[in-house]
Amino acid sequence: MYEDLNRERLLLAVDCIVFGFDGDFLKVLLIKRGFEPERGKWSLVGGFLQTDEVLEDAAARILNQYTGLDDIYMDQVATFSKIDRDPEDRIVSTAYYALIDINQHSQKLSKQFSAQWFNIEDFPPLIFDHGEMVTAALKRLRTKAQTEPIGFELLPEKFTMRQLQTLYEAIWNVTLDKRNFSSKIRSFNFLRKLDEKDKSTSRKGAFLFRFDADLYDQHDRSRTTLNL
Amino acid sequence: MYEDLNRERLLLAVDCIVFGFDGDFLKVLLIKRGFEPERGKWSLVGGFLQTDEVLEDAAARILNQYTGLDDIYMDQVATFSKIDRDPEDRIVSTAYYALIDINQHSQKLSKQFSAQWFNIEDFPPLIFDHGEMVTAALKRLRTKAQTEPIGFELLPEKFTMRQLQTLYEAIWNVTLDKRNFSSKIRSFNFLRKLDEKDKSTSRKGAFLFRFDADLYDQHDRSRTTLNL
DNA sequence: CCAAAAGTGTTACTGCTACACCCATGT
DNA sequence: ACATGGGTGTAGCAGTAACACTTTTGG
Repeated sequence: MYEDLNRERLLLAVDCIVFGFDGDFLKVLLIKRGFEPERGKWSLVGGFLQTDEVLEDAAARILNQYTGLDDIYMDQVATFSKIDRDPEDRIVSTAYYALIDINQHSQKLSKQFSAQWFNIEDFPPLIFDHGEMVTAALKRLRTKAQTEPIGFELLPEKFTMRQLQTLYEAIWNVTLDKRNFSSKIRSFNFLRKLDEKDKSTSRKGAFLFRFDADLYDQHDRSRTTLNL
Repeated sequence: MYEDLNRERLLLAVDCIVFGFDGDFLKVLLIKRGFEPERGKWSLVGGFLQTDEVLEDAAARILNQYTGLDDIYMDQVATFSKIDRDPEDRIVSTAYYALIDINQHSQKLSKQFSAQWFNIEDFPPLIFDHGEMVTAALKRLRTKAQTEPIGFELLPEKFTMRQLQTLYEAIWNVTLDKRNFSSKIRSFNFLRKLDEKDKSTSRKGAFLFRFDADLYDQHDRSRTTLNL
């Protein structure tokens, strides 16, 4: 290797694209920055990688700071390095997305950080390159949801077939046929149908399901795409 | 945001997984390290991000240093941050993979850096977390090759149907039926069949094809997977 | 004339898409 | 009794997988 004389020590940030689902729309959590630079503008939640941390831990720590949640599904998206992405310093940032059950997100924390949920198709201009990060994260989520059962991370533990369908419709911005959706999903054999019904949306009530990781592990993984 | 008191300036490295195809196998380029730490062990080619560079430029610069090639397809894989991944310093590294035509790779440079091509299914132990990087890069290549016509980056400009098939067989470690492969590929309408034949592998000679980016751009992208 | 690779088409099957009616229940 | 959402099956279609023989030509 040649000597890298210009090698530079820099700050490595972690920014989190927090996705949630409110029953109708796929949402992203943004905060109104309470500090400079760009105070008062919308931004992703983020922070800096610390000495004793790996990126995944930093992402989890930051997510916890802003949502109070632990043990959340997160996935690395990419690392962004434009020279002037932060005007004050050379900061490279690794983006992670998180999938949370929007109802577990503490209202209190939301107030504390002036956080708000925005529809993924319609969020305000963001500072720096955070808009690109959201776009990249969404793309990754869409792809990932095609091969792995991660949709459940966005729902309560128990959910109806209808909720699940609406979720996937929101993720891919499509409309699906409920008969095809339901038979396809059931053919994967990773849902356990419960005896309970959710009566909040109809008089008849809809059966609740639960994602069952054991069933998923047994299940033959030869069909690689969910192609709902 | 809380004050990040432990925020740390660190070195950001870039490591490149250079893929090549020798006509039979998918290969990865490794160098025998000529410097400490871990002198004499096998390693990916890498370097440090410099002050005036974005990651993509650093990756291209490093690739050029070791192969002499310019204007090469590269794609970010992920950023690796284990605390002691480099025993001497806290170094975080972003991995990129590159797809090159193995025959354009200068033998001279190969000698200079004690570089060698290894079959992707059978490469030696690597320093640090470079083995994980190769695994992650291969996984990404396999996925990407399913939705984008990147295989051509690994072949000479003109290639036979047979070469293309062998390439995809090597990427996915499968065997394909040549009739199905050829009709599927031709149905995508992004190959231009030339009048020339390659007579090096048979008396009859095999027609040469060329990937045509214009045809690809016109072509309806509704079929998102190549599913060869 | 023979060996070796190139080139090509058909059939069965599987999975996807499209589509409509009855059910259960609270008011 | 009716309005509302829940739940289910089938038939046509499209794309995939499996499969074998003829062509070309250098030696």
